[in-house]
Parts: sequence; C-alpha cells; structure tokens
Amino acid sequence: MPEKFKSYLVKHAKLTEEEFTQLSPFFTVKKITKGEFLLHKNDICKHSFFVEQGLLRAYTIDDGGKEHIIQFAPENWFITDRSSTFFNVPSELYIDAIENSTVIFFDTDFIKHLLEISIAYRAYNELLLQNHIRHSQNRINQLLSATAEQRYMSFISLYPDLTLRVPQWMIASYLGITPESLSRVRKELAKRNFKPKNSLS
Amino acid sequence: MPEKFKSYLVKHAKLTEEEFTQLSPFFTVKKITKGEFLLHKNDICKHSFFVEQGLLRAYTIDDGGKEHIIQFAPENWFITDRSSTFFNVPSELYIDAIENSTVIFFDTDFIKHLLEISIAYRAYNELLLQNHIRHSQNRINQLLSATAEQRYMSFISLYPDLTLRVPQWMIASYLGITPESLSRVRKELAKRNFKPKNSLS
DNA sequence: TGTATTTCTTATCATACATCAATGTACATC
DNA sequence: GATGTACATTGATGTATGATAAGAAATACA
Repeated sequence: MPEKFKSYLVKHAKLTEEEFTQLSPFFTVKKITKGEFLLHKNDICKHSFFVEQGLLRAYTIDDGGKEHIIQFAPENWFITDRSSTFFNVPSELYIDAIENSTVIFFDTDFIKHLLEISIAYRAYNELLLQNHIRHSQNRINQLLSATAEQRYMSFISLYPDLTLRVPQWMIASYLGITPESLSRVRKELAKRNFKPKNSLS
Repeated sequence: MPEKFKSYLVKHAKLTEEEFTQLSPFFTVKKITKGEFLLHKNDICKHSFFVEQGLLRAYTIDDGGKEHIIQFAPENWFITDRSSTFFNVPSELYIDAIENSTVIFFDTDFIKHLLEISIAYRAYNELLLQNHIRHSQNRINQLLSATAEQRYMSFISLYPDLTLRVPQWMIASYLGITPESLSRVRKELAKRNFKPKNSLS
C-alpha cells in the first residue's frame, strides 16, 4: 500500500479513498534496489515517478564522462524528464536509486484521469510546474553569481535532510564542483566555526 | 497596430481578427526607449510583455553589484517574471530595454480571456511552459558541465541574430563570464579559424 | 571479524577564468 | 574635426577551483 502516495493525493488533489482506488489501475508500485535505473539517456521517458520510500536522483553525463546531478528526489517527491515526455524526444537524463526505494510508476494517462477527477489537482499541477520553473531560475542564478561556498550554504539550508543522506561527492556534483573542492569548502567553514545541523554536541 | 502580436495570436491561438479586437481592452501598446525599465527588483510583477519591435532583457544584480542576464527577448518573444506573478512575491529581476522598443503590456486577465476564447492557446500555453522548463534545464546543464568557449558556441548557434544585436559584455553576462574572458575566447576561436556568421569576407 | 570497496580528506601542482589597468576603436555630439 | 562616451581588446597578475595522487576513514560484505 503506497501510503504516502495516497496521502499526497488526498491532500493535494482532494481525492477520496474511493477515487484513489479507482485510479489504482493506472499506477504500479515497484521496489527499486540501490543503483537500479529507472531511466537511461536516449530512452524516451514514458513515466513519472513518485518516491514512496527511499531516494532517487536524475543526472547527466557530459562528454568527459563526468556526472552532473540535476535533481534529488526523496520521499514525497516526483521525478521525471518532463521535456522528454512532453516533446517525445530521447532523454538526456539518467534516473537511478541512491537508496533502496519504493517507487510509484505512472504515465500521462494517470495524470489525465487525475485532472478529470480533481479540480484541486488542476491547480496543484500548475503550481508544480511553476515551482519547477522558479527552482530552475534560482539555480541558474546561483550558478551565474555564487561561489562554491555560497552554493553549498544554500544547499544545506534548502535541503538539510538530504545533506545527511546523500554522499558528499553527489552534493558536489549537484553544486557543480569536485568532491575535493567541497571537502575544502567544508573544512574552511568548520574553521570559521560553522556548525552544520548534523554535527553532534 | 501591433502586427506581430496579432499574427502571433492568430497563428498560435487561432484567433480571428474579430476575437483579437475583442481582446484589445486587455492589453496596451507602449513605446519604450533604450534603457527604460519595465520591471524593478522587489516590484511584484503584474504584467507580461510581448516584444513587438526591439529588444528587452531580464537580469539580476548580485551582492557584489554584478549583473547577470537571465533572458533576452527580441521580436515575437514574451518576457516576464513568472514566479513573481504566480506566487505574488517581490521579483528578483530587472527588465529593461536594450533597444528602443515597442512592447505589448498585458496581465493575467488577458491570459484568462485568451484561454477561454481559444482552445488552441490552451495547448500552446502548456507548450510555452514546457519549453521554458526545457530551456532552463539546458542552461543549468551547460553551466554545470561546459567551458566558457562551449557555452559561447552554443549561444551563437542558438541565437545567431542576438549575437549581432547584443553588446558583447551582455553576452558575457548571459554566459556567466567577464567581457574580457569572452574577448579572449573569441580571439582563440578566430585563431583556430572559426568564422562567425557576422564576419564579412 | 577481517578484508574490500567506497567515500572523504589532504597536499601539490595545473588551469580556466577573474581582476586590474592601459590602450584601442567606434560612434555620437557639439 | 575635436572631444566624449561606450565598448572591445590586450597584457600582467591573482585566485578559485580542477587534476592527480596518496592516505585515512567509513561502510559494505563475506
């Protein structure tokens, strides 16, 4: 039983238990083991994923073979390649599991049904899109104007929980720096007496 | 008469001349002189702008006082701060005119009416949003993985016309480098015998 | 429990890009 | 035609971050 998925829809789409049950033919629940892929580059992305439990990530690999993490998705997050889905083009992204996870798979049919059933979800869907844009804008702005240290500080204040669960080299990848640089940034912050939330004492 | 705006809506929203005329109370046409502002940081963005003629830009100014160009908008482009409008929060952006311009001002009422009148525009509006996301994704990816030179090459192949109209220091600002660096990138490219489209010969 | 593997740190050196300062070039404009 | 104001180039030097390599620490695993 995908409890979080249900709560999420009850909350944001104002679904009743009954309506949720009606939707169940349109999604599937899967256990994904750490490292398993949900989307490969050049696939055409046909599904969206809702993380019931665990942690996923989306990333690209550049010409030099380096990974660049585009998004993390912990519990209650959606993750997908909207562009690939919408424009029906091969994806640039890989999506895989950072932790063993429970993931809801659904496709555009599901969304279509949901939009028909739920007026609340129509508004919420719009909000999701706008949020995505706002978030992207923010990230572009940071990449244009902020130092590695400033970007790291933003990250930990925006995603304090992720800072604890995600290996540092992945955070570095998200920030657009090397793990070594992140290590130096952290050392520098520690020296200047900055206490991250995960520090004991 | 905003000819381009009309053509745009006839094309993408499948409006008749008549329908377009009905919409005219909901927008205004303004002449904007070079350097004039359409949106200031901390304003709540109440309008969207369509560029009938000329060239606009949106940019941020960071703590160090440096400008970072987020978007250029030449003829037939929309420009606005979606986040500020949608979430009704103070904008991070400045929008001003790079050239003397003719600009259509409209607000959410206009869009609401348009969406009621035109089924075609409903689809097109969705496409605009998705395009915005795709474009942002791309830019994030480039900022994470590409060198200044690679970013410049992308820029001129994506916006060959803008490369001619926009001062180089603004292109540098869009790319996230200094004008001096861009100058050197160009010099290097010239040495390696790269011919931009604007070069005579 | 020990061993392997992954992750993190540290040090050295390399490099892309920034900064600062000077000069050059193109238009405007009076 | 002289002078000013933007913009572009060039050179010298600085700095944040990358690359490489090695060791330490943590985690998985067998």
